[in-house]
Amino acid sequence: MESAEQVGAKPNRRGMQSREIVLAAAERIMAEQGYEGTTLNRVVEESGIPISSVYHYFGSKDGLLIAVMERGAEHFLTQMPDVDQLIGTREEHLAALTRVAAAALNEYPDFLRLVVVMTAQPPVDEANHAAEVVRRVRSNTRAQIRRQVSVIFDTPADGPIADRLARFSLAMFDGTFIAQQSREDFQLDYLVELLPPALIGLYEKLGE
Amino acid sequence: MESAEQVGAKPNRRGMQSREIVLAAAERIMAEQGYEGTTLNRVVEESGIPISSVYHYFGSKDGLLIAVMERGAEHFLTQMPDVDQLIGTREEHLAALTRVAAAALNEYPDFLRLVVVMTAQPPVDEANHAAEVVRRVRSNTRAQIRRQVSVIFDTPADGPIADRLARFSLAMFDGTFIAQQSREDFQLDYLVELLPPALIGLYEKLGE
DNA sequence: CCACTATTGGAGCGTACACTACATTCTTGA
DNA sequence: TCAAGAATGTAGTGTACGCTCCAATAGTGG
Repeated sequence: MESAEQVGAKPNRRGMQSREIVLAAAERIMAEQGYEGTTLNRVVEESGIPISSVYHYFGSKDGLLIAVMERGAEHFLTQMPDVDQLIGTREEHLAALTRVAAAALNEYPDFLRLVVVMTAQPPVDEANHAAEVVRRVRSNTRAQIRRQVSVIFDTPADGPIADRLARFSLAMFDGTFIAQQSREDFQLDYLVELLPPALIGLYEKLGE
Repeated sequence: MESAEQVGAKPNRRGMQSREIVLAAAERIMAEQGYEGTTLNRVVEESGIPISSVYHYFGSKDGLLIAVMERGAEHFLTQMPDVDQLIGTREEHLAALTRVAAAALNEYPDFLRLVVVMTAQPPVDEANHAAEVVRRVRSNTRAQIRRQVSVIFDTPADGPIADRLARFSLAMFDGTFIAQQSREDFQLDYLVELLPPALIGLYEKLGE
């Protein structure tokens, strides 16, 4: 597919707008239907941008997915909270952190749902760059959670306790998205309410 | 599509075998690739059963999905543990329960992964019976978890505490499947290790 | 304003998909 | 053993998909 972004291409104003519109539509549809379930026809319908432009910008459906992932990853990763000392009690700090994370999730729900959906069901095509981006996002997120955990619980970031608490937290985030997607009215509120006490309880038991 | 199972059809021995082979293959493929990502061609390849037989039995791709879901639901739901009194300490009981559940998951991993995948990404086609089966399985599972929680923590099964603990547990199961699918080596072992203490910690905080 | 090119419109291509029709073979109950 | 009908083999069909080509148009820098 020898990707879109050819060197000499300087998008003009209309182009930039169209690109964004397509990316937003694709992100939403892919988060709902997954990669295989997303058709370019639907992207064209919902974005109102012609198919020739989609190929002009992204070169292929795979290229579109990659662009969606990269844009989302950039937006999301650069705004994840990263505090380096304990603020208030553990519970307070955890609650604040979870609230901040939940707010971030509310800001980019489509991208994060897409990450979960893509993780649950990677595209059939083997050699794809998008799966790599997914892995990167998840791996970065887990590392960041480990760091936060290490600050809050005063335990080495690369130790087994931080590792377990981070994996546990990430699994809870994933599970919450699944529950949201299935309209079981398990909202992010539950996450904010339940994750901090669970982590503290878990830490106390693990410490023994 | 006026489903497969036409009235006068009494499958013979070979037919029964073929049906099972197709169902097993379809379950596996759909759990990996999702509904949209699954092609009947692949099902035929992996099962070795001709396409005409697949249509003979199931009538359509949708019918095949429904059959997969119903078979899995029957197998799984009838063997979920259902204990009605506390055995040992809370932690012991919880650990035993989680171990039993994990064993069940190991016995039917494809079906349960399929439930998660189908929940994360329902098929595009609206009026489908399969989504209903998915909801039923999840709803039953949650109710069963609520019952177990009510026994262990001596709290009303329809109360807010049992509800929260059940939702939390289900989210953890979902998250664990996602992590497994993504080969992040978050295995079921982690679930067995982490879920019981987390629930106990959570209960203690919620009780306040 | 002009020249250049990014962007769009439109028409189409090959393919893989779900699905069908139907003749042939296999299985089974009597 | 021999029909009846379940199961399979084969050869398709229509369609929606991802994708291409290229001429027409709109936007921008000089």
